[in-house]
Amino acid sequence: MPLKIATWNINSVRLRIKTVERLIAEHDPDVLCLQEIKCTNDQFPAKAFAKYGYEHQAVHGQKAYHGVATVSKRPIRDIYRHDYCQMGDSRHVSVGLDVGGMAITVHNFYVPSGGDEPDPATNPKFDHKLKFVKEMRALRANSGDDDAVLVGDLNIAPHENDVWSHKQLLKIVSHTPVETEGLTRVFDEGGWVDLVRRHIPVDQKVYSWWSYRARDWSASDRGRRLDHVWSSPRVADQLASVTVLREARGWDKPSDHVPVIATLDLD
DNA sequence: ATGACGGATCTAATCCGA
Repeated sequence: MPLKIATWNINSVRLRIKTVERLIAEHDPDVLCLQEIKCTNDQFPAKAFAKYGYEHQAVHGQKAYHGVATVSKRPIRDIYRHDYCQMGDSRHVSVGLDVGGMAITVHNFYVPSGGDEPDPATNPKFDHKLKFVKEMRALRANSGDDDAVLVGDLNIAPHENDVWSHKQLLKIVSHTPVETEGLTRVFDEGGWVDLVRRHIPVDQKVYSWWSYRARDWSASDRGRRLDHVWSSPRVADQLASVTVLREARGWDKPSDHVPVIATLDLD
């Protein structure tokens, strides 16, 4: 049995529950990690997910903004929430799963967007983003015998071909050198493998987000790869396939992000 | 100008996204 893990910034889970049901019907992930659920824990559509077999749920929401949730068909051993930057907002939840003889922690992140101006001295949102990413350096892909998977909307497009124009985005928040270097430190120091880039070579353009503001998102195709799936090397060795579901950006009432799905041959 | 839309909220105009 493979393990299929999907990450998706859903931009309001209540507004888009039908859209989530379409993903489930067509792709049937075992573990679904959502960001920007934009609701409190009480408002989360727990019964709708349970109906489709996601009986195991780790919801960390807040009113109106942010919020993450991981729902799973497999039992969740334990749940942790880390309050990055001690801001009291809901941007991380992790779950422990036991799959194919491996103990796997799945981290689900919603990294701050960072506002408009890429200057931490004048823009507190950008300062928050840099501090958040710095704090993520403590994460490890492996600790003892345990492995980890890290997914989410990291709000940073690290490589040149993760954006439509490397040159034109170097001063745009999400692709500035201070951000991409910061995320690269998290990646290198944690011992992670980028599953999407293991599957799709770095010389190929790949995006997971397209602005709502474009007249025709597909024709202009000015996207960015903000949503990521990383894992420990041992988990990465079992990677069977990766899907960046571009077509979901064209569904009715879409999120501005699309699902990123990794399938692992773990047992 | 890359491009002005889309979500939530004390339903109107404002904050936020990136």
